Amino acid sequence: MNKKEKIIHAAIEAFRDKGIEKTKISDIVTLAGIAQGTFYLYFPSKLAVMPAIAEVMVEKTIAAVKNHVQAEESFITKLEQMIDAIFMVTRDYREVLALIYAGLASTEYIKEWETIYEPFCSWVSTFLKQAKTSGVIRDSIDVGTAKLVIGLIESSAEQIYLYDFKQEDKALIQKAEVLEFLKHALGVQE
Amino acid sequence: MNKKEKIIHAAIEAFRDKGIEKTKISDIVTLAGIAQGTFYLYFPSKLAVMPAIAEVMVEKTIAAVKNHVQAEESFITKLEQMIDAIFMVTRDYREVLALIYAGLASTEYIKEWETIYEPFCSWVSTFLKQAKTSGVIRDSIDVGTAKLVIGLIESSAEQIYLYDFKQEDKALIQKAEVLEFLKHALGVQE
Amino acid sequence: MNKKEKIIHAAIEAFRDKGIEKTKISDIVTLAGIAQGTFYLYFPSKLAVMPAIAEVMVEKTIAAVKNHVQAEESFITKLEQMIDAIFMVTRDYREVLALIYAGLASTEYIKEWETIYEPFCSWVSTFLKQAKTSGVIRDSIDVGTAKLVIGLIESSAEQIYLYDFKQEDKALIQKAEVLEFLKHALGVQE
Amino acid sequence: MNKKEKIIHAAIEAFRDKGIEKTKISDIVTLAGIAQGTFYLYFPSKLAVMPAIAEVMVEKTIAAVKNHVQAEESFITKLEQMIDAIFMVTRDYREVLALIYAGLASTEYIKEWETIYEPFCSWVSTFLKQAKTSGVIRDSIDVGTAKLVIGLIESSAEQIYLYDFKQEDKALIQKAEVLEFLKHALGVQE
DNA sequence: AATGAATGAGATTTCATTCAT
DNA sequence: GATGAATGAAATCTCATTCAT
Repeated sequence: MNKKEKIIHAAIEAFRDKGIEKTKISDIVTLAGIAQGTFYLYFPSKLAVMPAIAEVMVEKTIAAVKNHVQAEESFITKLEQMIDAIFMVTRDYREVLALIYAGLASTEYIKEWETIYEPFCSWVSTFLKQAKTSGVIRDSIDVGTAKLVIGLIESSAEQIYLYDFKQEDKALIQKAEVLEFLKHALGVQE
Repeated sequence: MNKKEKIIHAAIEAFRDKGIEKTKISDIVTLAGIAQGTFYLYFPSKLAVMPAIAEVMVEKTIAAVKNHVQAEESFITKLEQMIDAIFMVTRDYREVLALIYAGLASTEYIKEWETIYEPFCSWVSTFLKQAKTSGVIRDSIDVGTAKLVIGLIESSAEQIYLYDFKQEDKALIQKAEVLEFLKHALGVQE
Repeated sequence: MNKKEKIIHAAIEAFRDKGIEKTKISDIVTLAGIAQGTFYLYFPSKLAVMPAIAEVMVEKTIAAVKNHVQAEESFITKLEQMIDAIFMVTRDYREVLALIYAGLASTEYIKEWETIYEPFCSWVSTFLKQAKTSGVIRDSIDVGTAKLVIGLIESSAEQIYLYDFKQEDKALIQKAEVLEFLKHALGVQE
Repeated sequence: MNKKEKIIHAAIEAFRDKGIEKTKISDIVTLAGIAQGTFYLYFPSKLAVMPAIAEVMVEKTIAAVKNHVQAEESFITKLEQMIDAIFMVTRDYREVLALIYAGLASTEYIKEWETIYEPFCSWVSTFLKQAKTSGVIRDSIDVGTAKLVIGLIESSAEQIYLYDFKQEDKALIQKAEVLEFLKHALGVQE
């Protein structure tokens, strides 16, 4: 792993542990096992690492979803698996996700967000399109729906895990609700 | 306006302008027109202002929704009006909303969030319950659905306004999509 | 003495001791007996103290000259006394003078220099004008001559003291030469 | 041009642009088009380049003077030509000249200055000696006078160009004054 | 001889917090 | 209660210097 990647991963770890505010550059470089000055060869400031972190997080999300969703299953099962995957990532990286969100929002890096998120939207979009073609979901589904579905699942996961990530019982109920909600929203034919 | 309120509103303005991270106590007191030391008579730290800000924002949201949603209209129209109201608040305070989210997330104040948000969830919950009673929406709707609806609308609004708050044309399309999505999700009988 | 003056005098002392390059803000604040942060309440950087130092140095020069030149003496003696005074200040503050010169030259503060130096030029100008009126020096002397005289004396003093400030014997010769040179240049009638 | 010369010229350029204080080794090597480490093969530090720069500047001055002063002209014309030449060099390199002065002054390299400057003093000295022999200037002129003449002309040129190097009109007046001043100082017989 | 990424000591700078007024 | 100059601990950031290639 090169130094830049080391910094990004160390920053993720540090931010998860103590939050952006309390993370010092020195925490990051210590975790990365590099010298203080080396940080500045790759990033001009702590916040400048954010877009790179966001990218990694989206990659993690896509990987989790791809990993969980099994091609041979029914649409409804795959939907459930996707929900599971997103809840899992949200649980494991809730601080980082919240921080990316605010970290990007408060900087000039925000424009990069759409680009970074695109691969995930694209994947979900294709997933829905296939279901539409198969007649499993309503025909009026269109491109923008993918983003709504992602937003819905992520925000519901955040509602659970933001408060206390030990609430797996509540998570189960919430996941069931989201699934039910989505079934209707997408007009799933069982 | 008393000094405490001045501080809260100055903090909102400062956080909107430069983000939590870059806002100094001195920025807040300058905007509030009070002395540096006076801040500490009301709040122990910068982040301690967050719950108060959150409260103000939830109040603003409830006010906007109540103001837009007209009792005499059909459910579908009222849903549309609610979407409009939430999009409007998100557009006007997108940074603050993101910051509350992350600002609370990164502190011990997070537990207060559920309490603060409760009045809004409650309002939407009642709104849905009435529709359910009237048979306008599907019967399987339950308490948790209110939060999903709120999360869906807010996240879709953020998707638009986080990037560029001038995109009113895109916002129109997104609002229509959310409405359509919700119609199905809630099983609206027209 | 207020804090700003303390900083200026501490900076002069520090610059004399170790030169600009090697003087740290911490050296200045230690000498001034104030806190590190207090420095920044008065000056944005080390170099920003320069114009204030220059002002003090010009004041010192004027004071030295006024102090040495005795009204009742002949013009030639007064000229000699002025040369003595300038040589003395140059000897005692050679590093500071050199540093002001370069310090101002390398910054945006240079425009202030003419203003700062004005009082001294003015004094010498009056001194020469009186001599001209009394017919002690040639009639073709004009306003600009004052600056030439100052430049001549200062540069000759610097030639001596810049190299090694222990060379008082060489200084004596140099002073005699300057006086002789000036006698002719000004067309002194003895 | 070999690497050492590249460094010297790059240093001159960098010092002119940003002053000694703010010039980093990295600025110099970038301008010189060489690697960071290469610098240290030729000079142990930033200030160690100073004597070499001084040498180059004195060479430039001598070259300018020799180039301008025409052997066949009268002494007074040659004096005028010398003033012109020195003003020109001062105008073009005012920052560097100031910096050499302070740069050398603040280091152990100062002792080299007299050696470096010697060729120029020597030239002016010879120039005056010839005039003395020809009886064009007063007989009491001696060796030290050369330095006074140089100092006078240089300081008067700096007075003009240090403030604003566009003031060619003021420079004309100043040059005329210096010439007049020197005529008397040297006791020129026309 | 030449390179330039990496270093880390040490500088600058910040800013939450205090406290005498 | 209100003030704001002063503080100084603790952060950020710089950059001369090294050294493996």
